[in-house]
Amino acid sequence: MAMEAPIEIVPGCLYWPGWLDRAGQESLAADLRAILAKAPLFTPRMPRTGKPFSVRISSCGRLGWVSDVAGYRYQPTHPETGEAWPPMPPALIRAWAELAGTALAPEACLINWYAPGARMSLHQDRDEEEFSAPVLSLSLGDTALFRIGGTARKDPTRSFRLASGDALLLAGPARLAFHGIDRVFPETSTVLRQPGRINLTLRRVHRAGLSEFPP
DNA sequence: CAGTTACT
DNA sequence: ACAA
Repeated sequence: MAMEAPIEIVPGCLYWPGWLDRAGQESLAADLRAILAKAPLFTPRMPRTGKPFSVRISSCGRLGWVSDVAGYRYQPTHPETGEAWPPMPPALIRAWAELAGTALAPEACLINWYAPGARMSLHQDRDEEEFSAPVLSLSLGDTALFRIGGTARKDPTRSFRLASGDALLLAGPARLAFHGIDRVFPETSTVLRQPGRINLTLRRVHRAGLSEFPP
C-alpha cells in the first residue's frame, strides 16, 4: 500500500497532512454521529477545582478518558449514562493499524468536541500505563492551531495548523510531549455540517493482555 | 497547568 | 504567571 511519508515536526511527532480524503472524512463523521447518539458529549471538569473544560468529550472503544473533581482516569462506562462506550468503528482500527506501528490494539478513543472558541491548554497524555505505544490523533472539521513542545512544560514550542483529515502521531521521544490547541479557525471546513472541530485521540492504556480478547 | 487571566 |  502506498503511503505518503509523514513530516517529522519534532523527533517522534509524525504528521500526515490530508491523510483522510473527503469521502473518508464524511464516512468517519457519520460513524461519530452514531457513536455520540449512544454516548453523548459531556463536560469534563478539572480535578479538585471542578472548573469546566471548554471542550466537551465522549469516547468509543473499551475505555474512555474522563475527568472530574476526583481526577483523571480511564473507565469502561460513560459517566452520565453508565453504559459501556460504543465500539471503535473499523475506520479507526484501520487508522491505528496503518499509522501507529505497534502490535498492541488501541483501547481508548477520546472524542474531543471543540465548539467555536474552545481551547485545550498545554498538557501531556500521561494517564496510561503504557507509554511505548504511541498516541494517534485525527482531526475533523474546522482547522485548529496546534502547539507542541517537549517533555518539560518550560520547553520551547512550535505551532502549526491541523486541518480536517490530518493525522498526527505522538511516538517515541514525543509520546510525553506537552501539546495543546490554541485556537479553532471558524468556517474552514464543511465536513461536520456545523461550526467546530472534532479531534479523535486513540490510545493504548494497559500494558498488554486480556483486553485483546472479547468480553 | 487537559484550567483562566494579564499583558506585551 | 498563577496557587496548592
